[in-house]
Amino acid sequence: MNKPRGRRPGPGTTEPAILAATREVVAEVGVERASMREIAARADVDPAAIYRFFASKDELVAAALRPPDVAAEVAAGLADADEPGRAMVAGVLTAWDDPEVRQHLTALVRAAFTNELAAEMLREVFTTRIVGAVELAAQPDDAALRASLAASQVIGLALLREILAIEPLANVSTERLVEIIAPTIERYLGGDLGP
Amino acid sequence: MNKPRGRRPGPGTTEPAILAATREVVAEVGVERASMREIAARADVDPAAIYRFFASKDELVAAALRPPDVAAEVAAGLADADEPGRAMVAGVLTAWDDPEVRQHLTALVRAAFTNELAAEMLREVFTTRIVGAVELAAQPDDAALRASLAASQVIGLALLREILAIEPLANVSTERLVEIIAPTIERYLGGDLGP
DNA sequence: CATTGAAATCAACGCCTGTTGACTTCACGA
DNA sequence: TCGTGAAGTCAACAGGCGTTGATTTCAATG
Repeated sequence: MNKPRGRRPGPGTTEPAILAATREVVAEVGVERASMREIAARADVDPAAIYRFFASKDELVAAALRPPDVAAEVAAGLADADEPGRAMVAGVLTAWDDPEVRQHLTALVRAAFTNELAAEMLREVFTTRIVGAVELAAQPDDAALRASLAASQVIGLALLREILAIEPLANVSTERLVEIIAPTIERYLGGDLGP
Repeated sequence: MNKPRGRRPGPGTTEPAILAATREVVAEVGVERASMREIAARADVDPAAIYRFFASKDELVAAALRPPDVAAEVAAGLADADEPGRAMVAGVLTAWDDPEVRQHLTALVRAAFTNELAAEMLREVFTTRIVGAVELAAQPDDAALRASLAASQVIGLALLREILAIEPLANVSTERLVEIIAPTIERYLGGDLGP
C-alpha cells in the first residue's frame, strides 16, 4: 500500500504543489513552526523530495513567499489614478479578498515578523515598488516618507483585520473600509505633512 | 568552578530575572525561537529552575508578556484630553521610547502574530481598555470600530518603525510623527466615518 | 529496445527542544 | 539549634527538527 518509489508520469506538478503547501502552512503557523515534514505531507510528497527543488528550508520559504505579482499591479495602478490613495486601499483590500492572494500575503506578513529573510522581502516591496509608484503618482517630495506612512496604515489594517481578526474590523465590508481609510492615505500621499 | 547547587541568599531576584530574560529573547527572535535554554542562560540560571516558577513555556511567556501598566496609563490619558487622538499617538510613541517598555511591547507584538496566547492578550488590550477609553473620550457611537481603526494605524506604525525598521520611518523624530499621525487618529476617534 | 538520469521513497543521522526526576544546598520558623 | 521545604544544579528522557545517502522507478532519448 506504499507509494511507488520512482518517477511519476505527467507534467511536473510537484514543485508548484510544494510551493503552495509552503504558503498554506506558513500562513497558518508562521515560518518557525512550519516543518518540512508538514509541508511535505500537505503537498502529498516525501520530505526528501523537497530537496530536489530547494536546497534548504530557507530557500524554499524564500521562493514560496516571493512577492506576488499583485503587488506590482497595485503599485502600477497608482500611477494613473485620480485618487491614488483610494486606489491603493481599494487595490490592497480587494486583492486580499482573493483566497490565494490572501494566503500568500498572510504568509509573507506573518513570516516577516520573525524571519529576517521575509522581512527583507517585505522591506523591498515597500522601498522599491511603492516608493517608486508614489513618486510618480503624488508628491515626489518626501516620497519615501509618504509611502511608508501609507504602508503603515494599510499593513496595520490588514494585520488587525486578517491576522489578529479584531472585531469589528474583521467584519466591516471592504467598501466601507475603503471609504474610511482612503482620505487618510490620500493625505499621506499628497497632503500637507507639516514642518 | 561549577555553580553552588543549593539555595541562594538574599531576596528573590530569580523570578524577575527570568521574566526580563524572557521578554529580551522573545523581543529578539519571537516566541518559537526563544528556547528555554537561551532564556535560562540570559537569566544566569539553570533551565530547570524556570520550572520552579512556571509550569510550562506557555505559562512563562504568558506571564512575561502580560500587558504592561503603560497600556492602562495611555488609555486612561485619553479620557480627559483635549485632543484624544493626539494624546494616543503621543502616549504610545513616547512610551515606546523607554527601552524597557519598548522591549516589552516589541515582544508582545512580535509574539502575537505567531502565538495564539499572545494574540489573545493583544486582542484583549484593544477590545477592553482602548474601546472603553474611546467610549469615554470621543464618540460613543461605533466606539469599537473607531478604536480598532485607531489601533490599526498605531500598530502599523509601530511595526514598520520598530520591528521591520523601514526607512525613513525609523528615523523620523517622535515629535514630527505625532504631528503627522495625530489628525488621522483624531478623525478616526471623533470625525465623520461616512455612511 | 537499451541507456540514462531525473524524480521519488525510505531510513537514518545528529542536533535541539521542552520537560522531568534525583539530588543538593541553604534560609528560615519552632 | 534543628528540621523542613524552597531554591538550585545536573543529567537524562523522548520527540521533533532539518538534512542526507542509498536505492528504486520510470519518462525520455538514441
